Amino acid sequence: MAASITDVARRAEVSTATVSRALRGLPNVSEATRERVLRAAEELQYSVSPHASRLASGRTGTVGVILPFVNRWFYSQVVAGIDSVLRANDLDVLLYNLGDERVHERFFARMPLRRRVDALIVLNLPLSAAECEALVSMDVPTAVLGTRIPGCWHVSIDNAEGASTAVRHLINLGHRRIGMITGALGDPRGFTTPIVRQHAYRTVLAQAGVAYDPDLEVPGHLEIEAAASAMAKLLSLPDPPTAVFAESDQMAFGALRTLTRMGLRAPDDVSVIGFDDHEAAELLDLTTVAQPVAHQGELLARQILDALSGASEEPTRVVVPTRLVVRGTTGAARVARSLYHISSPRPGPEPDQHSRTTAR
Amino acid sequence: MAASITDVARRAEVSTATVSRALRGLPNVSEATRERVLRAAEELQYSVSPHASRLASGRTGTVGVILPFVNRWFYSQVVAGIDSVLRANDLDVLLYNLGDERVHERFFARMPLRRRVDALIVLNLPLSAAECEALVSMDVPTAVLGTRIPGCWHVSIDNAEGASTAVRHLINLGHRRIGMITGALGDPRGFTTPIVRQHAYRTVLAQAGVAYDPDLEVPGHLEIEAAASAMAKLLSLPDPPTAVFAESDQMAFGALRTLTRMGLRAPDDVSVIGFDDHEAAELLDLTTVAQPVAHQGELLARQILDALSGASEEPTRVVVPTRLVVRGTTGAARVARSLYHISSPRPGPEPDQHSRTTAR
DNA sequence: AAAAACCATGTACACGTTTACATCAGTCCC
DNA sequence: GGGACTGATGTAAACGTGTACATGGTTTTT
Repeated sequence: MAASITDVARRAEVSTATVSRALRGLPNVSEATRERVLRAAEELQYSVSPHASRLASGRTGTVGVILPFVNRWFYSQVVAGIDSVLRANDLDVLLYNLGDERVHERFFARMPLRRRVDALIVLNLPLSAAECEALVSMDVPTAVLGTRIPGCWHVSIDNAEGASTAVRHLINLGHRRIGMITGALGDPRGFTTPIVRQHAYRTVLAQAGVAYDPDLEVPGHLEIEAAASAMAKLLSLPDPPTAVFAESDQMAFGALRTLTRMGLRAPDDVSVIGFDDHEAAELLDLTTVAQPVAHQGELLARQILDALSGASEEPTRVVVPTRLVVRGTTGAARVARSLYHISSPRPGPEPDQHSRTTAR
Repeated sequence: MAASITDVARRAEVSTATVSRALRGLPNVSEATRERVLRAAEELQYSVSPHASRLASGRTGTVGVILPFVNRWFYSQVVAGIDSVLRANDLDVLLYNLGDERVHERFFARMPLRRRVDALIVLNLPLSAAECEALVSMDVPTAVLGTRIPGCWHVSIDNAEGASTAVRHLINLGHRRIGMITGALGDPRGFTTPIVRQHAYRTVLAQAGVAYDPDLEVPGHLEIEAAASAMAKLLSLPDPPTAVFAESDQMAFGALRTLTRMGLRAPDDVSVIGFDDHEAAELLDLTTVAQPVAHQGELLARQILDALSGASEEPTRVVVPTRLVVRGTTGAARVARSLYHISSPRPGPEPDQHSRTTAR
């Protein structure tokens, strides 16, 4: 039905080899014939069969992306970034959503990407050692976001720096009693991000001369509900925090909801800071540490392009900066007071007078 | 390097044809040889080359999805739904993000999906007549979300019903002065959704005996900023509305932000209702008309499976129901009053006493 | 018991490209 | 002016699978 390369060759009165060369812009084709071929292809509405092309050339023109979620904000942003640059270079993106445990296992059992992709991008997926090895054994250039795999290209943010910034922001506002809602620390597969952020939190507090209090660290499991409970727990302490650092905006949203439901407000009663700059953060006026999400996707894709073109032999590692975005949920600390015994008059600046500008 | 079908055939001491049949579970293979083949394949870590397979069989095992955004909540949800059911049936999903005007044009100029996919899913993409024809000319089963293309499978929500429900909800709460923030009505390519929703709004108002006031309809262009301005415009009317129906949650968020910035609150000063049940709607406690987003993706995928398997010859059309989710941004209307001259005492129930249960 | 039907298996070609190699006509250089 | 080179083009062999058809053996039918 559809025109094939032989049809074009016949019409242009050349061989299929010449058609192939002409269409792909290879050298050693005279301008005259190239034009003739192009016209013939146009007239026949010809387009190459990718399968035949890939079978013959051995290149798949496809890069696989494996990730734990497609429908969460963070991942969809990253994928959009990857997609835009790969698409511009005529590469297809094949998404593998390994969020479901069974799908994950099946993926590594069957390795459906073997011989199917020219390169691989792994987004923030906790992998066992065996699984890493399985990926490496595919022997294609691989770029990894977040976690780290030896021999692979790498993009990440400086989590320690970002978390430190968040906590320092609270310290600088005068807070000393600072809680943290942590991520999934216990994941056996070893997400390192929560650990790094927690470590930064402890370090900054120590530097500020604040004594460590384990009660102020509550797990939020990266989810809104769990974070809401965590916040409730913090607020029910004998000596509740005046500020809370949630390890992700998602969790900060949960914390804010608890606050609202308890009739409290940020930052009047408790300051809250998140991490990510989720799209909803602006809506909720959440102070947060922003990371350039789509940009990280673009960087990963660029690394893949470099690897594929052979431009750069050795895998590189890129660390992108985070930036503090001050909005309305953090404010100067009041002098020590219980949540339940409002001290008056209130010292310190009114929260509304606090800077709400966005640091760029 | 990787094992091919001939290697497996050699090891199992059969022909490649038998290997092919055994591996795909076709009939006319004895149990003994099938097992032998399976074992050989296992031992050699064999996996079929999809390109060769597709070239030979003519089936691509791929369905193309074209959409205007990958990174917006709505679309990423739908894609997740599509992905889950197609993946389970060993079909690949090839995403084409046509949001950018240039990408869109290039897509229809080059038609890169021709001979590349077994089926097509079109998500809510406004298309010119010529573009529709181009898609239809690909001659593959096509499922469309939202808009409608003759001869294609179809999934949508009942926009008229959903919008009517939203407006009736406000009417039932006693509101009579009801504004609407509309979507991109002027798009030349003809998104029909905004028109339908606007029509429903007018109809319900008319049924309730409320006179039509063009000032109360303000375009929000499906964006948060535009919607925020629209809300500002509504509130600056000589006789501002006591309730506002925003055609999407996104726009409702913009409206709420304006409210907050003006020091007003929902529903105390103005009731706000949205449409979609965006994931952030719960966070902001926004009353809205929910549509099952991921579910629509699953339905589209199922239609494609039906079409591909030949189970159902004629394209079907599925309309999925919406449901009202009452949260905290809508409340009973007060008696007529200006925003700037608070009437007291306040009649009607206090907003906090209003039902905040979620209708299921 | 012969004919027919059936089943397991093999043979061989098609699918539509890419590409190594061959060919051939010019061009260059001393 | 003849070899050496260059550039345009053609030839033909992969690439790895699916599948129509052929083959030969076994079972069923009459």
